[in-house]
Amino acid sequence: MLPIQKIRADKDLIIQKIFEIRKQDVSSQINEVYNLDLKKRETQTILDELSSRMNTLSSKIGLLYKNGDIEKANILKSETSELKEKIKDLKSSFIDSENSIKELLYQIPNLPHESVPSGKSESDNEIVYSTNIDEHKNQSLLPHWDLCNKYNLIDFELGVKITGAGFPVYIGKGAILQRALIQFFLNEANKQGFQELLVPHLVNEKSGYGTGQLPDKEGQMYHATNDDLYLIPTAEVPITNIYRDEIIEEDRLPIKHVGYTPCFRREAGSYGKEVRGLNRLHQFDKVEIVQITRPSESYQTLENMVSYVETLIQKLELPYRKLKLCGGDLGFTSALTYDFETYSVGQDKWLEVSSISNFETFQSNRLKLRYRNKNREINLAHTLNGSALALPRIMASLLELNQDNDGIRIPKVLQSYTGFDKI
RNA sequence: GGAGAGGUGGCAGAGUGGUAAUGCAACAGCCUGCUAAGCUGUCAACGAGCAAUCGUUGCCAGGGUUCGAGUCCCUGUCUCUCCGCCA
Repeated sequence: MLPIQKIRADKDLIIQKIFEIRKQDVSSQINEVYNLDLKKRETQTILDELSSRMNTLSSKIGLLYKNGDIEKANILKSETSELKEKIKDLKSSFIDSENSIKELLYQIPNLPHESVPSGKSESDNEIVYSTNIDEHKNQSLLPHWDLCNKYNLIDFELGVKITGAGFPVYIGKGAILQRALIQFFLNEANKQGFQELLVPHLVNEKSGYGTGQLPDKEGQMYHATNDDLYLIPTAEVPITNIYRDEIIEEDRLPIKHVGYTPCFRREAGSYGKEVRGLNRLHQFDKVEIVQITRPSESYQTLENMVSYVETLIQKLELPYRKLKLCGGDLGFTSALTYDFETYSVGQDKWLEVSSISNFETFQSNRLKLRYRNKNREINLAHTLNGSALALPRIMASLLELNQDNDGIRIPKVLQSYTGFDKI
């Protein structure tokens, strides 16, 4: 949610930037917010004045009663009724404006960082780096679902029996490899000073709103309606919401957390090749890193997080590329996002395995996540997060890349975690 | 699941209809050989103003009664204690 002060100050610039970079026209929403805000402030000025008069009258009446001057008190009382009526009307109009503003603000995406390339779709994303994959072309290697079948690592059919499509069962060495990856990712993050958290996998409605999943992506989360709780689509939700409604002393910044959780996504509307094997699941494992920083440092922090994720992929020896997302592909809440994709040699395609974003104050404004500096001033903090990493597509790339005639080689860094070097 | 008690500032905790006590912590200033102590001040959101400042709102949430609600009434919600069940 964009801070209203920003819209007040730079309304036209925001409209122009969002149009240029995201190719989205938000002029009507922003202008409406702007006008509603004017009206709201006008209302408040009058409302405050009348309330003030009401308060004065009330305390006078109190004093008169105390002194036993009931007649005078009754005269004053009769004056209050009209005032009361007016206050009631103004208050409801004030609340209406406030609600309309909020509703509109929920529909306006974040202002992209100036370095975001303009563009409509993923084809306009900027490729910052790419491994040369020529050597992997035309090798006629098996896709991971065949490998999973061949070596009995992951059973997709069994998941269908128990739950439904998109809920695979990991078996034997498949399960161990999965666990090894999680452990590896957590340990690496710990070494970088990210404090580990193990958080709830269900969250309440407030948390959903806090990080922006609600109301924008209502249909994407599984909803346990009996208790009105949502299954988390990412660890970002519970971890970031820890700091909802908090004012943090500046010397605690930056705050760095890492957490492993399963992630649940309904993925309504997906079909076909996109969801084959591990490509897109309803339940998957992910290790997420989250940072809360001073506004002045958030972009440096983003670069650091990006290069950290890059080293993870390098340690796993996977071919990959690094993308800077264009405006049209940029998430609703993000100001700048980098994606990492690893190459799937069995499918001859790139698979997104990480997305690292700076949200600036877009989340913190909604969350009321602020910090207090040395001068006792209170300001919104910046929030960032990134996958480090999402498991299924890493697993897919890994299995396909390391296959040979008599099995699958385990990358060196993982061998101490798995206890075996070959499947 | 049953019964009871509760939700007040960063924390503790008083307040049963008339400006939200007090203690601790933290921060700033003053004072004092140093330290400690002491003294003074400091909550947040929104609005008005160039500013000093002023006003409004906020005692879990939403309604209601009243000139006036932390306090009374209704609904919801969460926490705690005991019992039951249970990994």
